[in-house]
Amino acid sequence: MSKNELPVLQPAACCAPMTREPLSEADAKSLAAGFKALADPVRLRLLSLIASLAGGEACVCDLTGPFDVSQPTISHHLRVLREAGLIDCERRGTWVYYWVLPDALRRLGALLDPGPDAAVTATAPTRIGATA
Amino acid sequence: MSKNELPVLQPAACCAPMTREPLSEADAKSLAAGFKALADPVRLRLLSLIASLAGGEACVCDLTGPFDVSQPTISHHLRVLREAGLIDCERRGTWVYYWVLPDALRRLGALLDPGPDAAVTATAPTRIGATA
DNA sequence: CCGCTGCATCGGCGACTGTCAATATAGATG
DNA sequence: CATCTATATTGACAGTCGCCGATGCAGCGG
Repeated sequence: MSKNELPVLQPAACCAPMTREPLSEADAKSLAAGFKALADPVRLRLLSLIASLAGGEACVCDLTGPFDVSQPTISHHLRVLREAGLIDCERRGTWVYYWVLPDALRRLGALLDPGPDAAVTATAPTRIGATA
Repeated sequence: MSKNELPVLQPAACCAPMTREPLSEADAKSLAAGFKALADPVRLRLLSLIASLAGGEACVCDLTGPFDVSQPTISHHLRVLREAGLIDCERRGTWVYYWVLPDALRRLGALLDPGPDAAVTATAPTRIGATA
């Protein structure tokens, strides 16, 4: 969070599973930013906690409890998730509520789909035994 | 690659979309390691390049060309992907071939599935207009 | 108007990451 | 064995990340 301030809300990068055709350099950069936001245990738990709460939203005060980190750190992680376009928030009086943006999750998840060709490249292409 | 040497090949962490119930601390840690391996443009392109080649595998010599980084850097990224359980490799004579492990990709992708409840928590829970 | 509470921002610190040049290793070939 | 090619490892450096304490700011209640 020192130089990479730009909102990572790029268009969409792409949609087809990346196992179909090589990613462009630009798409890879945009998508990597999305995965980077997911690449932290606290953020992952925050995301799942917000999504699984009734109503699909959570007050920050509900999110600081379950974690061993300080409130500024939670606020920081929420900011990262928000700048990655994975969540959004709104102030309601004293409290601020966060919710997940499912489309962003879906977009990243769809990219990881290896397709129905599970048997072809299952473990090893044409190899005989196991490897390293 | 200085202290985090342990192979991130944890069991499986979990399977259900993380939007259903809060992730445990251990699951979040394991899964974050997986996403961390995806959180780099070069690794993302490597992965998609390997997967999209005929036969689903690629020689390292096929992978160093399309990138602006040095050969040791490619080798480093391949190692990260391999230690994250996303790819595997085998030496065949002079060359080393890599291929994607689709189950690992599927596991991470399935986690991001926000479920069929696309309408319920589509954009905002019960809000009126847009926000920040 | 004043203090209180909920949340965000700032500044700094230690740890980790991506990168390269240099070097090491493995297999092929002469 | 000498040597060449393909790939991995090492060591170093700059940049980034996650974390905290301190501080700022916005609503609410007296």
